[in-house]
Amino acid sequence: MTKISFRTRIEDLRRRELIEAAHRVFMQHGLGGMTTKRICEEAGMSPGILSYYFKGKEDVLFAMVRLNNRLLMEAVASGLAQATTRWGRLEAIIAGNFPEGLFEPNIANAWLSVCAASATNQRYARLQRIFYARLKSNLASVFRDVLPDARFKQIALALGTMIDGLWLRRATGEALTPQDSTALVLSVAVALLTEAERAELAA
Amino acid sequence: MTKISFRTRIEDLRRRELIEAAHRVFMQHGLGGMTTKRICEEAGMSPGILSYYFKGKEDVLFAMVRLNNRLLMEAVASGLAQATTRWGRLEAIIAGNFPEGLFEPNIANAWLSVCAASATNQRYARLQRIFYARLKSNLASVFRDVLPDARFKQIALALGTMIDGLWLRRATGEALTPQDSTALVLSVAVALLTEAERAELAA
DNA sequence: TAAATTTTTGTATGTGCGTTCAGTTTTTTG
DNA sequence: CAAAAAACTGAACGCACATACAAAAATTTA
Repeated sequence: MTKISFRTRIEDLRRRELIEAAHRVFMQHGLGGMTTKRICEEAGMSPGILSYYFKGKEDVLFAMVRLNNRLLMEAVASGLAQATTRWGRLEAIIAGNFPEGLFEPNIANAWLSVCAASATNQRYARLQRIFYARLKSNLASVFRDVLPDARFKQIALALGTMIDGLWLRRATGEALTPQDSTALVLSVAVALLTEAERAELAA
Repeated sequence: MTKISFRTRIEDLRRRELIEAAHRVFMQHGLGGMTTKRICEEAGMSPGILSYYFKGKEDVLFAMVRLNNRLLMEAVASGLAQATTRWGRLEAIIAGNFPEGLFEPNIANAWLSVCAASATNQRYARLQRIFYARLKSNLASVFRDVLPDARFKQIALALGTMIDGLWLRRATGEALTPQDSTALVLSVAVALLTEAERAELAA
């Protein structure tokens, strides 16, 4: 009993340390510059430890991406919980996609690399799909019963695309704040909707 | 005389063949899967040839990216030349950013990889900057003297971001045609402008 | 055609990587 | 406190890669 709980605690700790080290190495050296040696060094451990706690390098990478995705999704979920009107939920979804402290060049770049790698990596592609499905379903919860299907599709695509584009721009170092970005996406949402639709969403 | 001109012709030919081979390998195996051996094999040459015509692998990659960028820029330029009104120029710029036959998942993915690599590769970053500067300057030529500076900045950012976002989505395999994408960006442009502004642009 | 030059080949070399594993240290157990 | 188990080490291995290079083939020159 004690044995298992301790073992689990250490294991989880080390795994998390390695994931976070991997994340830091990734930020500094890019996807190509991530070596097991560097990751372990960054974590203050010996090179062999990685195989002890993970199946291999690919495993650490995947865990890292999954963790990041979870953080982003949670940011949206916590914002959504507090909103009362449909429009409030829309604001929460958009703002949640530009979390303070996470909407930074290196993190954006990490996400970009994963997008690119999705083309040749099934596991990444799956994470990606889950992420987009969640965004779309969140947006659907805002516009359901207010917009006809075709229009919803157009607006959801426009907003989702905008969010992606802003992250991409952020990855190149463009000086965008979470506030700027949220405001820009919202302004597009406002522009694309009729006054009547906006009123209905605000109710 | 004959000697030099022949030599140059062969040299340019081989370089181009290698660049195109590199491009095909890139499409199929991603940035990480590009090896000199594969490139040369794809070009139907022996592995050593690469060092003969290029400084190294990095050199081929850079040439490849530069060529792609040039193709995209030329697509825009040729469209721009035919437009007569400001609005026509706007349409040309946007449509030119989704060229038929180039707006495809593998090409989009290539571009994405380069974006990601720009973070740790100075030369890529420079190409990127040139590309964005060109887009911005093209958009400026449309809105100059019609919109105040702050508004131009907002709209240019919105449209540029949208274009980037659509390419990113295309990279993930989303079923977007050049026509869909152009229409979506234009619809956002229409929505963001006032009726008076649109009239002035159409003149 | 013979010499000279350019072009191409395929192997060799060195480097850096992920992973393994026998052994060592640390922690837990009884 | 010993015995056992877990956590960890770091050197060693094999592999894939970029690049270099000497030799060969093809082409041009005179």
